[in-house]
Amino acid sequence: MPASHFLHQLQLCARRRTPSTAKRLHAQLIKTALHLCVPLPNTLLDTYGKCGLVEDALHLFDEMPHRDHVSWASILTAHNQANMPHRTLSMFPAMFESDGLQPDHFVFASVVKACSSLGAVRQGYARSGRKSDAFEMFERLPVKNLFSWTALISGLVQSGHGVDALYLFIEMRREGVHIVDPLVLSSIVGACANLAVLELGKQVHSLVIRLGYESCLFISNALVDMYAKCSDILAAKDIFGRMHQRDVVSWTSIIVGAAQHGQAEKALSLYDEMVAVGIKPNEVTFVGLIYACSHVGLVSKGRALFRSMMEDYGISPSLQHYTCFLDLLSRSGHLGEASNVIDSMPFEPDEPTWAALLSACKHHGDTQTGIRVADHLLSLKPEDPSTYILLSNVYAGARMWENVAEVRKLMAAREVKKKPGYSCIDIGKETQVFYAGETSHPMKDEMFSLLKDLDAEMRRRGYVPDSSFVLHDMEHQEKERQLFWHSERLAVAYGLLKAVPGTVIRIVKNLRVCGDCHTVLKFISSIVKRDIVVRDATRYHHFSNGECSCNDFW
DNA sequence: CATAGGTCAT
Repeated sequence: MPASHFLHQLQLCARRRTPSTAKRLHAQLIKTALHLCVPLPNTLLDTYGKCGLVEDALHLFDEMPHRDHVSWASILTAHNQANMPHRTLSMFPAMFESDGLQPDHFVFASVVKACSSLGAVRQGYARSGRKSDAFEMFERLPVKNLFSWTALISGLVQSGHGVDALYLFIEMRREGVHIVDPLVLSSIVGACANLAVLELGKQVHSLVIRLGYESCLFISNALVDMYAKCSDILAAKDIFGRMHQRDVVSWTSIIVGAAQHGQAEKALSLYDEMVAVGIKPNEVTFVGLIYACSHVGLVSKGRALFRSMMEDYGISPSLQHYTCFLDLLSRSGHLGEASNVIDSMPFEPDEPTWAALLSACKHHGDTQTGIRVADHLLSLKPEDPSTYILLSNVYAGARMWENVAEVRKLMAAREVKKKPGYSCIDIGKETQVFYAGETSHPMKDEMFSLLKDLDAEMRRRGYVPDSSFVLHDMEHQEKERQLFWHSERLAVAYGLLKAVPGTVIRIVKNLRVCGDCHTVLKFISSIVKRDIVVRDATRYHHFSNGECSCNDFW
């Protein structure tokens, strides 16, 4: 039988994903002594990979006397497809160490994909003392094409380097790669979502329209998510409403968006609508739904959904589902039932699980349980400043000042530093960043006098500063002064001075909003009759008319 | 021979 016949059969087999045929062809090939003649082994490698027979592929690969770029690309891709990114990366250095080959644009795409599934695009995939990251490898590529750009940009977004991804996207356009495919665009929309940069997101949206990808399903899904994450839930609903076609991702995105913005009833009614039009919810949908319930204390509805997920849809709850469910129970004061769930669930509780319980203990004034949970958290994550702050808040809530001081000492002894807080606000196309305590801003005098006026009016309306959120050891007056300069207040003051009157003021903060600022923002929203939306490290706060969408529970 | 999208908790 001629080689071309085998080639054809193998390609057919790769398309049809029939592992047994792949093995049979391989056996026949060995008999004909053709099996090590290029390009047959490469095609066989590819076929094995596509049929999910990664071990057979590796065996063949090891036997091959001559391996070229194609062999390497095929074996690395086979490992990615078998969901073994670690093996992809540990094999890869042998490409130059043993075979003396430099990565080409095919190999690059596979390696970057492996890095991004591990969330480590910028950390160095290379072993044996080779200092390098995906950027350097990219620079050295003899050929860069759309695949290389897309792989790197998507990988950066997935590993949390959204800013790098955005710059790279701009560079890609400048380099003349104008054939932008929807894949890279969806990654870029995702980067805007993660960074919560609404203005840039809008620009990318207009690019999507210009390129004619508006009706592409997964781009629309990404846009819905982006607008929701950038705190513009109305725009998210608008896109969703105008979609011609909606899948489970579209519905889940808008349900989660509504839930995160405190619109639990809306989330639940969207779910009914979704089921009515025949879309089956998946495990992610239920996370969003239980989360929605926990925000408005719909305990029995949440329990029903948790049951329905298992009984009607055969989805067995993950640790995330349990954590969400626990959050629902403990927020609504069912701390005993929550403990039972922790004891009986088939998972070891992780940090988020304990954190959900801790937040509830704080809210319901169960200091004893709170301290136990916080100690547990501290042993799990001794390097995370937020745990110390939670513990300190538990003590402060119970007015146990000596213990507050002890936590502070412990932080100092372990050299755990509180991350500096900052808040961003977009005015037109310009983004302003404010750090806590910042006093060098050109408009600081106007901002200061506005904040002072607001402070006076707030106090007339009954505001009492709550300085228990200030961790440092200082005089009472000094503590109040600290609060006064928290970054979100600076950003709000700037927004009130500079933004178009009547528009929503949108702020993105890197840390959680402190309890005192939360109170202040509620007051400000009613005094100036403006809506303020703050996206903090964990959720959205929509302040309007003196109230917040989070129901004061966060 | 290759690149892709959504969720909770902190």
